[in-house]
Order: sequence, then structure tokens, then C-alpha cells
Amino acid sequence: MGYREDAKIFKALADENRLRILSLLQEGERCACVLLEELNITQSTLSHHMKLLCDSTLVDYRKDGKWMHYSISKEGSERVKNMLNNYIR
Amino acid sequence: MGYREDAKIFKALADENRLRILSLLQEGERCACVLLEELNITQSTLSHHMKLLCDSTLVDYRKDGKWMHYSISKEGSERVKNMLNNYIR
DNA sequence: TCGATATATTGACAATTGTCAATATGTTTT
DNA sequence: AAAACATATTGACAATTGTCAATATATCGA
Repeated sequence: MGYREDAKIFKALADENRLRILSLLQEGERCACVLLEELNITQSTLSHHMKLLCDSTLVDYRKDGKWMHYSISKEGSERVKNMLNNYIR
Repeated sequence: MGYREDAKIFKALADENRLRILSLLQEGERCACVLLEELNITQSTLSHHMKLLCDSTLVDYRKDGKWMHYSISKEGSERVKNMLNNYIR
């Protein structure tokens, strides 16, 4: 766990639309198409954001046929909280 | 508290050197000149990072003659932790 | 008051990032 | 097999960001 890796994870949180996405996922698992309806962005932009969120381990995905279902990762979010606690005790 | 404002605060955490700075401040208040010795950046770059950290309310400052002393803000860091908990419960 | 020191500001530039349109891939339905 | 649908990828572009050199501001010591 280096500074660069930690910064990468915080970067995932450092965007307005990704915070909106996380808020929507608060209520539970959501399909990409549902997220797309709620946000004022194109499909390719959403896909890009979801990739960043998944790469950061904050979000889990589940493929179901042609649908992608996203949810907040319990494990990943615990990890981020611990990370934050290390920097601002 | 909107998404844009929250993202701005997470942005403050989304940089390798600023995480290094927060780590150094973990041990307690530090003068800018001491931080400068520890980091491989120029003085103007440090000043820029400190401005971002202070603007985000994560870091407090205290001016003492020609020295600036920085420390982690108890109040600000509590606020960020609560923010994070709102997004990844 | 003058020179030295600590920090802030400005301007420039390269790197990164967010966005979209277009296209590709994969899945379901007919 | 073909059409329709959901998502991913690519390429381009504008906006933002991190960095430095140069300069400005403020404070201290002689």
C-alpha cells in the first residue's frame, strides 16, 4: 500500500458523477441502464466511470446476461475507510 | 452539501504528495519548511498543495512570524469521515 | 534600514481526466 | 440468421491539475 495506490483510490471518489453513482448504489444493487437514466451523461461516460469505481474496489459487479449489476463492495468500502483513518486520525 | 462540494474535498485527498503531507502531519503540527525538506517538490508546489488542503478544511494553519505551521484539523477530518460514510455505508 | 529568510502568487507548460460520438462486442429475441 | 438491445472500447477534444521558475510579500536579524 503506497501513496500512489492510495491516491488512485481517493481519485475514484473525487468526481461529482461518481459520487452520484455511489449515492444511487446506497439503496442497493443497480443495473447500468437504471444508473444511466438517473444521470445526465452518455452511456460511454457511464461505462468509463463504472470501470474506475470497480478498479478502485469500491464497487462490485455482477453480469447477468446482457445486464451489468453494480453494488457497493462491503470489503472495498471497509478498506477505504481504514485508509482514510490512516491519513486523518 | 452537494456532490460538487463533496467531490472537491475528496479531490484534496486524491494526490500522492498531499497524502505524503497528511502522513507527515499525523505526527503533529509541522512547519512548511520541514515539510519541504521531506518532499521532493519545489516550494511553490508545496504552497499550492497546502492551499488545497487548507481550503478543503482537512488542514489547519497557524502563522507564527514568518513561519506557517500546519496540522490536521480535528473538525475537518471528522467531517470528511462522515462524508465518506454517507457514500459507502 | 538593509539583507536574509519563509511563504505566497503568477504564468507557463505538460500530464491527466471527463466527456462525447462512433464503433465494437456480447446477449437475447424473433 | 438477423435484428434489437445492453454494455464496452476507441479516438478525439476541452477542462482540470501538478509542477516549476520567476517574482512578490512579509518578517526577522544585524
